[in-house]
Amino acid sequence: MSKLVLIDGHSILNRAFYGVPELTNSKGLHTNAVYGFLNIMFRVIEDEKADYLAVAFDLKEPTFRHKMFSDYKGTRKPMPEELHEQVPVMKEVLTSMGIPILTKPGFEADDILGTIASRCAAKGVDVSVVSGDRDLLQLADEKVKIRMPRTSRGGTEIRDYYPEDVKREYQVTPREFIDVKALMGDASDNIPGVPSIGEKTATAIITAYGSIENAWEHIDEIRPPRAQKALREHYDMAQMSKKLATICTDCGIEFSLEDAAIGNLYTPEAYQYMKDLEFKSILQKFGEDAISSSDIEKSFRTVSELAEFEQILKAAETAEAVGAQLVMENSRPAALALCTGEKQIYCIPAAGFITGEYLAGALEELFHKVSRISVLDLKMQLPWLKSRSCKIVDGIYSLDGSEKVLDAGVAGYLLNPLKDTYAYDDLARDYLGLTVPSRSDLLGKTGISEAFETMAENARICVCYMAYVAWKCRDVLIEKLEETGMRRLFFDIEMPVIYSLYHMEEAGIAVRREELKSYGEKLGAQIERLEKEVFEETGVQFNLNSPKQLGEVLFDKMKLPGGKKTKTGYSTAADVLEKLAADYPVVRKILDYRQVAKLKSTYADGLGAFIREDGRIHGTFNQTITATGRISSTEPNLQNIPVRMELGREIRKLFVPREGCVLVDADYSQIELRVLAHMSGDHHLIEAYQKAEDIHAITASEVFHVPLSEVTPLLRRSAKAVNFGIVYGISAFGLGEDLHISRKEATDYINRYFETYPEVKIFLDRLVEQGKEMGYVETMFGRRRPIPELKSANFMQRSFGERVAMNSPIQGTAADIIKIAMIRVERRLREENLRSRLVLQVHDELLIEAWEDEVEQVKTILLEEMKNAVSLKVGLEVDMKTGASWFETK
DNA sequence: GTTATCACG
DNA sequence: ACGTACGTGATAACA
Repeated sequence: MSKLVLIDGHSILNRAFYGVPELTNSKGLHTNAVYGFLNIMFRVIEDEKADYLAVAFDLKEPTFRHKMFSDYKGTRKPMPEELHEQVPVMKEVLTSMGIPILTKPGFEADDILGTIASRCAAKGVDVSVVSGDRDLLQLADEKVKIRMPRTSRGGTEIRDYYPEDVKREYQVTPREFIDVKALMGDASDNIPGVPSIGEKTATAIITAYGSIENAWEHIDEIRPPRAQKALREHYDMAQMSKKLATICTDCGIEFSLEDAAIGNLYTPEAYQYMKDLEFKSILQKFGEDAISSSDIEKSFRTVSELAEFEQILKAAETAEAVGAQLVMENSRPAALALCTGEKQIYCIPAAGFITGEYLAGALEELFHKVSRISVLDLKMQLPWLKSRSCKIVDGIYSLDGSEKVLDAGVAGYLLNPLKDTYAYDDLARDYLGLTVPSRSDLLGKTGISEAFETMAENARICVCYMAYVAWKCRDVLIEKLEETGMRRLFFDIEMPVIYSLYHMEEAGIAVRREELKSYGEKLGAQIERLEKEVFEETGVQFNLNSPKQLGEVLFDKMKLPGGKKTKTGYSTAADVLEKLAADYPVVRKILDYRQVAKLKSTYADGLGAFIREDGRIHGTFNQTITATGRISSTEPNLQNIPVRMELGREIRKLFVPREGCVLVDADYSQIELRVLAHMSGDHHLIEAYQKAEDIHAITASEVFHVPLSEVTPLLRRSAKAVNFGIVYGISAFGLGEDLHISRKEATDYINRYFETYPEVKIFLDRLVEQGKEMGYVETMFGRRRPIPELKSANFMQRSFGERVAMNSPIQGTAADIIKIAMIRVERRLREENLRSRLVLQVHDELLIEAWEDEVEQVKTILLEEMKNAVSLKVGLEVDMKTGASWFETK
């Protein structure tokens, strides 16, 4: 016998909301109701061994039953915001699991449940209706069980109601239950009922007479007299109430049982939701469901015979596509994993005749011979491939639109740049619907190289998965890139840029170790001096690095004005202290201390630890971190080396070229504003930028209606802030804060800007609109940024989404442009047989270590490739400088 | 592990 | 009435 479970969506969500303690994910989204709902749902499915499942929701409009009466007015309390924001999330989660959501305009969820329950019961299906609403009890029937979850301490208990259970508890049958309710009324449901008849009397009357109509027939017999009188006077009200209380069982909703068949609930999409919502316990269910991983592992083979390896290589050469993964141990290749088919997955450890170098060479040859090869984290593997020849690292396969090499992680990043990892297990879940053990499941915290010694078996399984997943994902990734219009972006920009990033990491940048050390010592002395002075002036010794202690000293002990700000205590951020610095000299010293302490810890000491034997810092450039398409830099971060303040800027004197070289620095001038001018197509702005030397000054001149020559520094500063505001996704509050002016004045500035450049406004509005409609925005080159926040019911999150919608296409397009420039600059350097190398990228800036005899050629290349990376409606301007240190190039 | 702060574009 | 500028990463404190 088949079994259908119907859930009353809002009712259960509501139950869960009040039953589960407050719960939010790390993004601040409330999640308790969704969590509770899912737990109840999973439990019911399991209990019932359900074959079919559907969830009914109310729509917002007044429903048919209520509209019959013109004086309809909602008396239900409005849903709290914390619950409201979970409703769309809940629906998305259900959709991701393939569970149908039933709604019908003009009807309540009750009516849908009633209709489907009676329809299916008539066809012989066993139905369970899950709701927290007692009104549903009228639907109970031999084939229809009503299940009401109750949260009691220690968990959720579910009470079941068949007709006899209703009778036992309420002394009436399910049908009679309607009449009881009609008589007693229900304020929350706007059922008026009969005045002065409550639950007791109503039940007594219906138990005796079975229905309101029959009670009317025997009106003279009704006791107590008070009830008789009430019913006489309000019989029409009772009849109307009955109509209101009766759940419709033929609302005409379209429903096919087959659509509600429970398939695989544990889909990749659902998995992602559970991860985003941070439901650890529910995620476990997904794991348990995936026993399939052991089947895959059966196909993993470890190869130790040279002859067999060579056979595999031979076969790989003619394979349609190859998945490959090379792993290292002590800077030598330790193992190679190859996948050439569903059952052809091999791990070849370096041992005996098969040396690490041999493995790397074999893989390199494969790169040359095969037509398609997919890997995970290509940049990581390039050092080993480079040992024999430079062809691969030069990126020959990724130029001219070749689609030979694919990095699955980078492809995954383009398809959803918001994730935090693109490891093989994530890709398997997202694109293959497979749940496979993650690296940490297999190896714990052990590094992969170490793992090859201590837990060889699992290490081999791990690398086999990498090769397998890279191979298996390839087609679906390309298909999705094609669908989303990002295929060219991927193969023409993202893949080639991997090589550029690798080259920069490999090149590194020379930093003067000794001078950096002395600089640090100099700062150390200053820190001691400032610390001593601050302690003297405050009269207390405390940890100056602790914002908590500092806040207490300043605001509690010394009673400085400027109270609380953060939830943990006082804010001691620079902008707060800056306001006090003029009146309290000690605050100035604290600010100085902060600056110096930062420079010492993060830069002097921090950077020093990264200088290698070769006197250079080889940082890491990450390609799959940012939401907008920018590159990020870690270990150390070479993209935030001080420049704005004089003292910090000194550090750049220690970033130097190698002997015989100079540094050539080229940066785009106001690239984001130029991108804005181009993308918005604003005629006036384009015209302004075409002639402009100083973009902020010309903005000031046009927005504030003064001749260019009369633009004061203050005016220019305001215009500059407005320009930033536009790029960040304008808000009057933010602009006001930045310029220390009122919100009203800020609004005025913004309005003036939009009056001057009306097409910019149209453009930004269109971006927000597109974001809301499509769920994402995109750059000139089609790079997408999903913006889930735009759907949020929470004002703050939604506003954030709107700013993101305005900013991402601009920041992202600028990121695309510099990536193109990097690739082309690199290619030119190699094509023209130069030894000069790109060493840093800082978002709109490229730094080249150029041999003295190549400087002019390098400058030409930088200028040409950066300016011509893309043709915009306004020219791209590049500022370039040469120097014996990074300091001198500014 | 999270929070506050501050360095950069 | 809400409570913000966009994108990052490193450090020290504190829980």
